[in-house]
Amino acid sequence: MAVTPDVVSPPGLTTRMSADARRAQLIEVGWELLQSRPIHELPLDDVASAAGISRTLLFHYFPTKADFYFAVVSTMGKRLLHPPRLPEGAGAPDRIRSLVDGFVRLVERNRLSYTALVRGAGGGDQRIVELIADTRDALVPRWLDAADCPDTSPLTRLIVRGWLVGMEETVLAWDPRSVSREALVDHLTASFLAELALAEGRT
Amino acid sequence: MAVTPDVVSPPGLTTRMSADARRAQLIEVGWELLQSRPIHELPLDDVASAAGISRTLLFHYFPTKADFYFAVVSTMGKRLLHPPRLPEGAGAPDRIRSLVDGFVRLVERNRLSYTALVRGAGGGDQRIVELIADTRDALVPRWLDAADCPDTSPLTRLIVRGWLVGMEETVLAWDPRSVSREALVDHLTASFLAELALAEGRT
DNA sequence: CCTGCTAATTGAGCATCTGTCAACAAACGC
DNA sequence: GCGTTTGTTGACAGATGCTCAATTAGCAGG
Repeated sequence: MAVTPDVVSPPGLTTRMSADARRAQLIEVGWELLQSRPIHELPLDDVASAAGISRTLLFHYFPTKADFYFAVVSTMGKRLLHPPRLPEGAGAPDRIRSLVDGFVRLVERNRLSYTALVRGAGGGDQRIVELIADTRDALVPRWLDAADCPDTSPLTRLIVRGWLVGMEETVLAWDPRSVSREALVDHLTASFLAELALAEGRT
Repeated sequence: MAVTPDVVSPPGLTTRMSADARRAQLIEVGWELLQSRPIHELPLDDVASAAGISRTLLFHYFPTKADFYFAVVSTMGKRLLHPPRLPEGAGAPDRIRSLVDGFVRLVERNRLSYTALVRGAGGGDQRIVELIADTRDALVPRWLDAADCPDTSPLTRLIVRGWLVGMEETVLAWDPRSVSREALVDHLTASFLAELALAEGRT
């Protein structure tokens, strides 16, 4: 009969939140769910019901699903990859070793989150692919600084970029039962220094 | 009126093909379309109409969209990455250099296809992620053989795996205007040999 | 305390896309 | 020719991204 929707939602169950708090909550809930399944297997209905709201409200805060996904990945990426501070006093090898060690520990503690962020990331989404590329680009000068090589050739920067991706793969594929963490960190440190010397010497 | 669907398809326009030919054609068409857009932006309607058939027929050959996607990626992956044959007579450095050079040329000629296959690949699809992982695993012993290192430690295999992924990233990010191909190939070759020596020496 | 405005929230509906089902028709054997 | 096999199809059902008008909770001012 009624063309107008007759709302029957129990009055006490709807909890009203501020816009910022709601946004933060939704990102949190999305992040929670995204660790166990990739984005294209996560209907927004699930996000909404997990957050205790209607799907429409989700669209109120994030105009499209891609926007929501980007917000989640971007936020959590910043939270996970907060810039590591370099140990000042030590020599270049120690600083590199510290960076390697930090990354290995990061992956050890947040393996699931990290893979969800980097591996499942994108799913073809252009913005997220760019986000990851930018993040990697920003990492290169940081490592070069740590190695006392502020000015470098394009080849060196290219090689370091590839090396970083290789390291990521190595650490993610690493099985602590067959290789100790110390051996891994030692080798990666030596590898980076050797790679850098090779690239710079060739310039 | 008629509950039974009254077919009005023009009799002459439906071209009937053998099952194998149809499968091959569909994979070909899908591959064509997948180079310009990721899988989740490609409706099966488009594939069907591009192939000149109804969407239903596509489901007859591939029970689900994921199956179709896997078939495309798997087929084209085999076609693109047909195992490179090693030059027999030369020494280890020459063989490695040949492998590196082959990969660089492969990417130069098929950059778009390669990125579509490896980068867009997955999109979260479990089977495709595993397919790529398996392909990389299979590559490691091939490169180790070329370097005359058939028996190696777990650390070495792990490092080589990471190095291969790093090389892929390097070549994909490579800009020929700032780094010549010869310099790239030279460096990657030297890098692999240095990395291998480092890993083996440490064992 | 009430009134009215702002903004958070929602149900209903639309469009698109995946996957199903029964029916039709083109080739092939007898 | 006739029946069987199977390539092929239109129509329908279910799920999901997204839109819109309506409803209501909170808050400021009288």
